[in-house]
Amino acid sequence: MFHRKHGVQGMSDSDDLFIREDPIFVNKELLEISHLPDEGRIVGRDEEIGQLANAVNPAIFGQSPSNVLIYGKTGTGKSLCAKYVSRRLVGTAEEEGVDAVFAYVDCAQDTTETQAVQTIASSVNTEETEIYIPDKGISTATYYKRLWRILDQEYDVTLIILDEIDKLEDDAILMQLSRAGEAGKVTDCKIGVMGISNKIKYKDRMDERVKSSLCEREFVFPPYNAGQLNEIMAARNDAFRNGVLEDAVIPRAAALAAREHGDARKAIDILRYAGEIAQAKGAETVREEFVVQARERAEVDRFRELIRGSTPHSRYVLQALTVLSLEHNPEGAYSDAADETDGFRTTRVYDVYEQICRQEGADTLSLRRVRDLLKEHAFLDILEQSRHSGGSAEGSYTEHTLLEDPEVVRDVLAETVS
DNA sequence: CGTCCACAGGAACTACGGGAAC
DNA sequence: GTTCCCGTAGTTCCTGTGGACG
Repeated sequence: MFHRKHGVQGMSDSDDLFIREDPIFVNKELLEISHLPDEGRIVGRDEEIGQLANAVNPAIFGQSPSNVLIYGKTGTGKSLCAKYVSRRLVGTAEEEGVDAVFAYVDCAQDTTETQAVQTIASSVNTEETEIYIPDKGISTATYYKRLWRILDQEYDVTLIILDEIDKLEDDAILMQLSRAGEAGKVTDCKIGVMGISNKIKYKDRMDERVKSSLCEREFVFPPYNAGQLNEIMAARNDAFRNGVLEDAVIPRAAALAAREHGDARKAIDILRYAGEIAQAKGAETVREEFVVQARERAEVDRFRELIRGSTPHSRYVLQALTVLSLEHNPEGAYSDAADETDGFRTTRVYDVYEQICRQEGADTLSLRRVRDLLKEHAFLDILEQSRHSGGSAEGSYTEHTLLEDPEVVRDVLAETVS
């Protein structure tokens, strides 16, 4: 911290460029996504937490915890509860004289087996082991070897949380983890895995052997209802200065979020944005009307985050589909396309994509590659793919439908291209 | 009925960057 | 310094699919 007194010397208060005292927020961290609420702030998940705790309970005696698979839509508190239970477990185990740790892996970040093992190993590593876990540069097998050694040396039991497990490119790591004990790789440490997925279908594409070992216990987290969302936000209202939040704000935000799949994260985002909008407008209170604008902004932000870091060509492909969507279905033309699914087949998207590449002066990628890019977007729920058969002279083909609002996509793409 | 069209998607391969280990 | 290994972004080649058409 620097001495602000020095910096503003000789200036009158009205000249200040920056606001010194936030008129809206007092503790904004409460509204950050990464913020982990403490006990008593987790709403409406008592039962789930109890069951989860029950599944991993043996760990506090140094015995094998059950492996768990948690399903639920985004923002239903899956990661939150998993972390919470794990943290409590480690604490309780310690009281029992058992060395326990948990490692949290966000598989959306670490999509390959190697990266995931690396994250686990480096997060459970301690100074005492004198084992070095480099960021990259060594083989997957080496990471495993070092991980096993750390676990054997330091711990009696380990809990590994694999969040967004469906983003993992294959289940090799699950195989390794579930068989580590049997194969004699690890002798002194029990391993438990908590898998978290928001795709129910995930289980179907799992290897049969992995499935039987990983899915000892399964839980489904239901979406929050409006009442619970209300409570969740109310529990965080001390992020705001006293009396700044108008009464209708939280119920309104809760209602909006409840309608959109009961996503608590979105609800909190909306609340934060509403506050920021109030701030930007210099309003003294957060008014209900800001909530609607906040939702809009949350939407745009989420999408921007989604395509952040994507390659130019990946964007061109998206742009192509957006152009098609816009010209085919301009401004709320609702009735004229009632019989069509307003999806566009791959080759059509590819044609437009080629045009865009010409405009941008870029070489075009192969059709094969574009198919993969489209598939990647589908995976991120930016668009939806559907298989069809029939037509003029075809067997099967795929149609792509933009799930996001085309105008939002267009605007975000336009702003980031430059 | 066979063939062909126009697409889907798997597999193998290339090229390049970057770090670790020996 | 050389050899290994991984990640990313692509390409090329190939096999499959299923209705239309001669």
